[in-house]
Amino acid sequence: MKNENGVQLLEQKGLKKTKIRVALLQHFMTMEHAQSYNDLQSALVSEADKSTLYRNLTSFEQVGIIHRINDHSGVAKYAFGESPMRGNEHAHFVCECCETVYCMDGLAPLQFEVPKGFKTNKVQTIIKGICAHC
Amino acid sequence: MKNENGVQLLEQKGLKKTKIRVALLQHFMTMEHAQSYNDLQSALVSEADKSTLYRNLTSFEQVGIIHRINDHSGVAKYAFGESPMRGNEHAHFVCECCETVYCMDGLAPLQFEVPKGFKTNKVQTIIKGICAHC
DNA sequence: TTTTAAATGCAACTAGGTTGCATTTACATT
DNA sequence: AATGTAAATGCAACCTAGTTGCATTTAAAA
Repeated sequence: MKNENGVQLLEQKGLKKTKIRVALLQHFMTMEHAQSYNDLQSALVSEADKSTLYRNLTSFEQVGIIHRINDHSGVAKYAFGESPMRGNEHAHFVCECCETVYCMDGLAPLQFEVPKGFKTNKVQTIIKGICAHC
Repeated sequence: MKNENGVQLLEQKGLKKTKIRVALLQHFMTMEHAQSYNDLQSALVSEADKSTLYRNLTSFEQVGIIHRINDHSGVAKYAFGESPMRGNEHAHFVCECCETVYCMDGLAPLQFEVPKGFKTNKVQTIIKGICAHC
């Protein structure tokens, strides 16, 4: 069965499996780039209300199904997969041409020496440039 | 004369020296942390209109008097000084307690290996944690 | 002093996202 | 299968940050 994985994931995370959630999750599982609200809304066959979609994105993020990315464009983007723990953060590459956002797993370590008295909890890096498709 | 530096800077950048600009610039020169629109509005003695203030921030940024910082809070912040060139970017430290944004000059180099086909133009890093005052 | 391009103030607008509340639905219980 | 109920949905109204069009004012060059 096609949705099997997605449905199982919802169950496992304690989320009710509604039509919208299954469609949304399935979409995330097949897309390899980060998705904005608009991307998602137009990808959903069964249109969801704006508030419903945003609330589901929040739920998915809370249980670690997706992580939210701020690419400095002013619109939040979301990608499949849990938000990484400190030390394992990945950078996000934003193409200045096609606007696509890529998760750059396994990149150089995100280590920074901060001045004494400062304590680092999380490092978020965004790299702007031109992607391989542009 | 007190404003001398600020006034000279405006002149040098080819910007007319209006009351608001002189006050704004002076404020930037004395603040060591990044300032949001609200910070600036309440700091200005001679209140400026919202659009005027935003337009001046844009002008200042364009000529390199200040640089804009996206700290992932949803509100832009601005700090004195030109936006650094590639290779000299500085990270921004955001205190999760007091929300203060610090420019971390002279921190570890911001180098990342990107996959082949990708070309890096700019690296923006934000470090979240607790600052020395909290 | 006059001229004029740039700066300002005002009001209206936009985009992205959130909230309150009535209705509907998933799904556990009987 | 019928029922109860908490959670999910849809709708409308709202919010915040920032932008825009346009009439008025002002810095500063002539």
